[in-house]
Amino acid sequence: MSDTRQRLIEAALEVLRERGLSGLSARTIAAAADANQALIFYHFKTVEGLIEDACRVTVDAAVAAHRDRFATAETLGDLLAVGREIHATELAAGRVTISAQVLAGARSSEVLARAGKHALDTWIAEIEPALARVLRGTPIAEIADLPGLARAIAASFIGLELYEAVDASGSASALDALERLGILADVVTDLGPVARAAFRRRLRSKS
Amino acid sequence: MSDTRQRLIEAALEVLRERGLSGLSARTIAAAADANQALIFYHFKTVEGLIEDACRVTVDAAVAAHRDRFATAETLGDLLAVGREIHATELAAGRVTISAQVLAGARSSEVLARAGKHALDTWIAEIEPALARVLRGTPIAEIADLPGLARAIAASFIGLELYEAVDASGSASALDALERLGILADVVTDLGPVARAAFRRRLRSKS
DNA sequence: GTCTATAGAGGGATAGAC
DNA sequence: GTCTATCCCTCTATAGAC
Repeated sequence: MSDTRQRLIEAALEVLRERGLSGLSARTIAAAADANQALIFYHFKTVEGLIEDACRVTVDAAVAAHRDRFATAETLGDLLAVGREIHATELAAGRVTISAQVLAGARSSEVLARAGKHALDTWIAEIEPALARVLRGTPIAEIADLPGLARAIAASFIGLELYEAVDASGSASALDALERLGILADVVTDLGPVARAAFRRRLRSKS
Repeated sequence: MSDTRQRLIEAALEVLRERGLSGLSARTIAAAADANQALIFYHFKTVEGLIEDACRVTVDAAVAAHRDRFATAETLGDLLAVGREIHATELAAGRVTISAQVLAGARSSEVLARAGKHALDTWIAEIEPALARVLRGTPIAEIADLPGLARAIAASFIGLELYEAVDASGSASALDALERLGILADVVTDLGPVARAAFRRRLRSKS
């Protein structure tokens, strides 16, 4: 992979992070990469082609980098801690912003829709088995729809990222609240046999 | 309020819904409103000014229209049913899309950031007291951070909307999963005294 | 692979007639 | 309030020299 190509990808991500999709153009990317504008079209055919490639590269690399951490989680408490850690890393690196911006552009571009779907699908493919593993044998696994839950979690982080951009303190308190709710789920997975039986009975009568 | 002004607002919302933020311009709005382009600047000074006004008007109207339904919810189960209903209405009307697009534009425009924040704040102001009312006296209220939880819910719906645009069936399964998780929360709020005491003890030892 | 130059479309915004 | 006409800018993308 040529050096310029790599620099253009990094520049595209940088602009997307800092100025959003509407601040992104062949000109702004080329300026950030300190490269000639025409090279974008030489290397990627179109600006959207560059965004798609850049999005794919970062998401794949980010998920691969966290794969080992996901695998260490054995309980729901572990997984919540891992999730918190990964979220902090990804947010600080601005990679959630990139996914959010690409997803927002999905309405006007099939290419961006494909890239945004790939980003979410890639994360979901990690979250879902981890969730299944830590919930196996708990009362939550009996009622929860795990594939759907993994999807809800991935999508929610995108929403929280957009919220963060307009209200950082509100977004922080939302994350704290989810963390505390995780403690509650942890309690349910960890009930003693008597309480657990009562819980199960209630659950059956409801669903 | 002049007729043209009103038509421009509706046209702006229509374009935002159907073509997203990047498909929005003075020209596309004017075409959709069947009005002269220059009138946008006469009535709203700038295109962003129009978007801000349009966003404010819809969000305020939508929240006001649902206020009575929120007030009817007395239990968590009620509130979940109301939430599901409101979400379906808002999604079908395309109003969640509008908020999502405006929020995505927040990174490149202070005006859009203000409008997006207003949209979320307005919804949160309805969700938070309703949540507090239905959870009063339940074990969940002891552990949950209600203001943060209300914020997390509002933000998550934005994320789910963006997900919906790229994967409708995935998004549907995510919503189903959250609904099922709501049943679980409902069970916790509704435990008998013995199970409840056991649950409380567990909760204290964790937090 | 990299550059300059430019075509050609579309963007925001304004001046000024009516 | 509404219209036409227009300025000037930025955009994607390509042609063609090096």
